[in-house]
Amino acid sequence: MSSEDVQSLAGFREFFPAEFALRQHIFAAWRRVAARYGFVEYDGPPLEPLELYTRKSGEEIVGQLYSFTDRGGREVALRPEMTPSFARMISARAGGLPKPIRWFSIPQLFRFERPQRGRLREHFQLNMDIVGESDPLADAEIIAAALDALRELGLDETHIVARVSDRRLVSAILTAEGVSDDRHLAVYAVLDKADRETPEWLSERLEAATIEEGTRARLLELPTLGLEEVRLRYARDEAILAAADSLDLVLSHLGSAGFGDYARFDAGLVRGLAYYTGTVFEIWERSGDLRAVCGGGRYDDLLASLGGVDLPALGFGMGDVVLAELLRDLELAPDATLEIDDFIVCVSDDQRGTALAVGAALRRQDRRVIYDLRERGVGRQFKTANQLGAARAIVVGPDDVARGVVVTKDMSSGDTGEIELGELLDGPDE
RNA sequence: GUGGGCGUAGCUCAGUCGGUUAGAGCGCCAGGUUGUGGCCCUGGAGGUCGCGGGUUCGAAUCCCGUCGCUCACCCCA
Repeated sequence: MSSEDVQSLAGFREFFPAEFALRQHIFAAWRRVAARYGFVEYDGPPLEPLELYTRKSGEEIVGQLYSFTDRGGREVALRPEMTPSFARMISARAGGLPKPIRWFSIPQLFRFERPQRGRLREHFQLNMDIVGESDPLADAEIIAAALDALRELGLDETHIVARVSDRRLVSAILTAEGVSDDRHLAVYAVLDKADRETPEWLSERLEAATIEEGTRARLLELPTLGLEEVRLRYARDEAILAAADSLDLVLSHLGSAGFGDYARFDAGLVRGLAYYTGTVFEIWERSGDLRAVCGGGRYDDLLASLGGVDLPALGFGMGDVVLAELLRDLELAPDATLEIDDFIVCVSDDQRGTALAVGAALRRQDRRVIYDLRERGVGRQFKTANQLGAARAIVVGPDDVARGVVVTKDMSSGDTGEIELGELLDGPDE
């Protein structure tokens, strides 16, 4: 059986050079931005004990675990998210690290689920987290970093928007509306669909959650309200005002940092993960054709609940699959071809030694150099140089070498010149 | 997990009332000769028509299954 008979697994990608170029383009942008915000990179094991996830992760994630029994009989799982590993690593070192801690990672994550557009069984996800700071300034910082990571790739406020909310605010509003705690999750689920479903459908769902008719109408208005309207409507509720103040600070800081047009309050935003305790946000493409590009929030209780240090924390995850599709759709994906600087034309094998020395010298100058790997006609070599898009051809022929030079030719203008061999081979710069 | 659409050369696709060695464009390779490319000309390689089974004298074309892709649902990273 040849290797071609065995297909790659469903939901797993093969990165041919064009795809790999886009992936590296994205990773490089992420790393540049992370560095600018003072984040240091870490990584954990791709394979973890199954119980790391079954113990504390949500039901949904457990149901999609890519798990199996290893040859030693141990139940293991490919990591579906980074947070548990991150929590363990942070807990091991947090005591000795200055706070706040700023760490980022680009793990490959896995889950066993039906692949579809923007969602595979494997993806890379930028994770950025801040640990040890509860001030709203940290919330603004992490959201700014997320937006910057996208802006670095050419996306601006016309392409993307961050929807920002706060679990405490929405929770306080529900309580003020007389919705008991045990029904909050059901209401969140409905609000989350506010922009995708009809009012009738939403109302029916609220009715099913035993919400009274008058309250239903008021709840369904929430996603359309601005922060000021919320403040006015619930002006006498201390808990709501306090949460609104906090959120206001986050948005205000974002504005000062230059992201005012990128972020807006949206009470309809309710992130799926249950461990968020405060600020939550998602970044969406404006058209809404694709899903969220990024999601995150504050999870002040998670580290302690995982048995680690008791420190406030917040962060986000940004996947590469949807992002890559978005960049391609907007024609922001880079040209995958490697730009060749010099193509060395070796007139005959008699000059081969000189040609190789010239190539080595140019490569020491960090130029991208290619030449034919067998003897071929000069015309053929120029054709190849042109085909490869080389910026310059360097002809190494008997007449030139006898004069102690090589001939250069700019491939786009056709202009020719000469370089002294002696200068090139033992130039002053090396 | 549920339902719909699709699956022919590296790429984009033609090719069905089932009928001789399955085509085009682009790309790739080699020539158009021995010191100069982009155009052009000529030639060539490359497909068990996703895979398996069935119907038929005969299937890329019809039927079933399967795998993959894709869209929607579900749900989320």
